[in-house]
Amino acid sequence: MNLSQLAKELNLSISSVSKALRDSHEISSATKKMVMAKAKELNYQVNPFASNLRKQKSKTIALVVPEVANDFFGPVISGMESVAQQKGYHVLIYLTHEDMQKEISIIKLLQNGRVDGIMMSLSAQTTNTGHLEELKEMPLVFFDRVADHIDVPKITTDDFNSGFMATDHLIKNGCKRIAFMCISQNLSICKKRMNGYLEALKKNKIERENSLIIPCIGDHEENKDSIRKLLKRKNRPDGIFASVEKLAIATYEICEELKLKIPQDVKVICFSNAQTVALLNPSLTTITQPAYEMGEKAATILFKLIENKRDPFLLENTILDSKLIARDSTKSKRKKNQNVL
Amino acid sequence: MNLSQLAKELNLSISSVSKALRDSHEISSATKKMVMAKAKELNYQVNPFASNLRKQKSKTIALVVPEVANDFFGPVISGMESVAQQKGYHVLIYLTHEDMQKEISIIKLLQNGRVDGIMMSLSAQTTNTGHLEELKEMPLVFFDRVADHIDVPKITTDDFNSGFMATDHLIKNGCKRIAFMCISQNLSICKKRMNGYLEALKKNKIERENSLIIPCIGDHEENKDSIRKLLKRKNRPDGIFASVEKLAIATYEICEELKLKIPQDVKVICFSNAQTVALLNPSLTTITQPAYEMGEKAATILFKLIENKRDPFLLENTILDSKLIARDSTKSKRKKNQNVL
DNA sequence: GTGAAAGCGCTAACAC
DNA sequence: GTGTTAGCGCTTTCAC
Repeated sequence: MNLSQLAKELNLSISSVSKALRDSHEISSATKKMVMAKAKELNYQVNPFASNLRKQKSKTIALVVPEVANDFFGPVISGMESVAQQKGYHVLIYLTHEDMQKEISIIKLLQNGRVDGIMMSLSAQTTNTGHLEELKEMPLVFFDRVADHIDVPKITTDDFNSGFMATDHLIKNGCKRIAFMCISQNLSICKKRMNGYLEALKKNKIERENSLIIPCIGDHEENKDSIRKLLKRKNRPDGIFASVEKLAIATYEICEELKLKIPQDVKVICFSNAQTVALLNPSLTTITQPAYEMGEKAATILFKLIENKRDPFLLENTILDSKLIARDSTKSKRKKNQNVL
Repeated sequence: MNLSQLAKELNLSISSVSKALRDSHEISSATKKMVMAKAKELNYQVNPFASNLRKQKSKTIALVVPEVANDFFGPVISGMESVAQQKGYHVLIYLTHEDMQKEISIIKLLQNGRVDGIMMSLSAQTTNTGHLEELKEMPLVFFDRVADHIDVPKITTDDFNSGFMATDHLIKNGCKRIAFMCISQNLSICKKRMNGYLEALKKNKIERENSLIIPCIGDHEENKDSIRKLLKRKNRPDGIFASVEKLAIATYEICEELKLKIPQDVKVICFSNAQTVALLNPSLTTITQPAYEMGEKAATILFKLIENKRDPFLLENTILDSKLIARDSTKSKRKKNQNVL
């Protein structure tokens, strides 16, 4: 069923039908009604490709993320999709699996007009952003894992401050030697969290110790190895600040293996959005990001960008607040635990 | 940059260039080489809409899921996307948010040729599948939450057997009064799990008690209310079989609130793919589905269906095995715990 | 081996 | 208020 058949059924011209369907003011309301009714009856739907081709836009956006089997990106996607659905946009999803080459080829794929805009979070292995700088005309929004030097809207949480808060919380609960574990050397988000960590050490007059900054960029077993080595050192840390949930899980596993007690022997804090953290043994102190809201916000800004590329106001970064939720994994002996700091 | 500009640059006709780019045997290898080189140089990419319009297919599939903030659908998506990427397909993602009306309008949206096929898992509130039965010509694959009576390929785990195993495991560990909690009255997956539960009761000569079959179809707080009421009964159950993770979490929360000990007072088993279940307090006995593989399988079958609609062999259902992983939440006093049943 | 031309289904400028 | 028509960029049949 296409326009021409529909027009024939109605004894109207194709263009009149087309206009009627799009509620053009050129068409009398009587014919509009007629056309709408017939279209419904015959279950007519516009052909998106013909329409996209003609209009040179697609009503489709791309979402490019490192992975989705994860408690952060899940709600982000949910937030984005809600906004897109409401705006009548379609969402194409692409996973980089943390691989820069995949990221590059996905971005290449998106340069032919298939989408009107892109929302993305960088892969942990992306060392070089030439592929993104080439996206000159394409509306682009970064969220969470951003490329700082690319001048597009960015939706993040305050990672420096979160890093600071987390570290300060460990120190306040008695930690003297705190390890920082991150999943990438490249991501600005990791650098910022680390800078917050370093700043908190400095403020508390604790000397930085490079051997306590542990890159965990491998698979789960490799990361566990790194953590095992760390916790077997004579001079092992008494606090661990993990930048992602899977590293906290690995830490719990190694502590069990080495018979180290959390929080007595080691305290643990971690970025996480998992629902189960409060039920862990012991319950895990977390910094929780407003994932759903980040998704909503990123999509909202992207649509503004698509609809009005020239609004310089849009280029301002959006920084949302994360929450530190203190639980048992960082509890000190002397001090009663607070619930939300 | 389009075909006609590229052709001009090369002093060739549009059609020759088009053929050369698609490696047609009509074109000499010399010109092919030339064309390819120039296309690369000028970064030519085919316009997908023109191409789709002309070829009447889209190289795009739709994924329709209830939600994504969840440890099951995350890996499923990951599996699907891997296969799609490899086959050069694009994936549109749509969330029904468990709402039948949304599901219906999404499915309507997909009937205009935008996608070549659909993979879907039903919303919990879908009571009626007319919208899906209308998809006559559209390749369709169900996974996990399937509509039994619609004759398309289905990828599931053995839900009856899983329900049986879970219940039998509770009984073997000493439970006499087992509650079954599910998220929907409509989903066949819930019915099958329940039938497995009932069969295990029967086999063990335990009488069915309808007041122990608890629909948990509300939000988290409503579900907690139902569970609270259940566990406050004089004659409270000594075992709980939850069909999704969030219900087990709710159960843990209520047990803590009511000072009931797991597994001493109540044993808990649950379907879950979360990474954290082993670290819960106590560690949670789960039935774990092969989520990533289900995604891969569903996508693989959908592509076969798209490429060859007439292969009756494809209509066979695929049933993958779930694993029962026994942990502390179902441990009996007398009996040493097994690890994988 | 190469090119001309029709047409996928739609939109929008223009004519009446 | 309605109709005619020229493309959007591509693929493919057919002619040479």
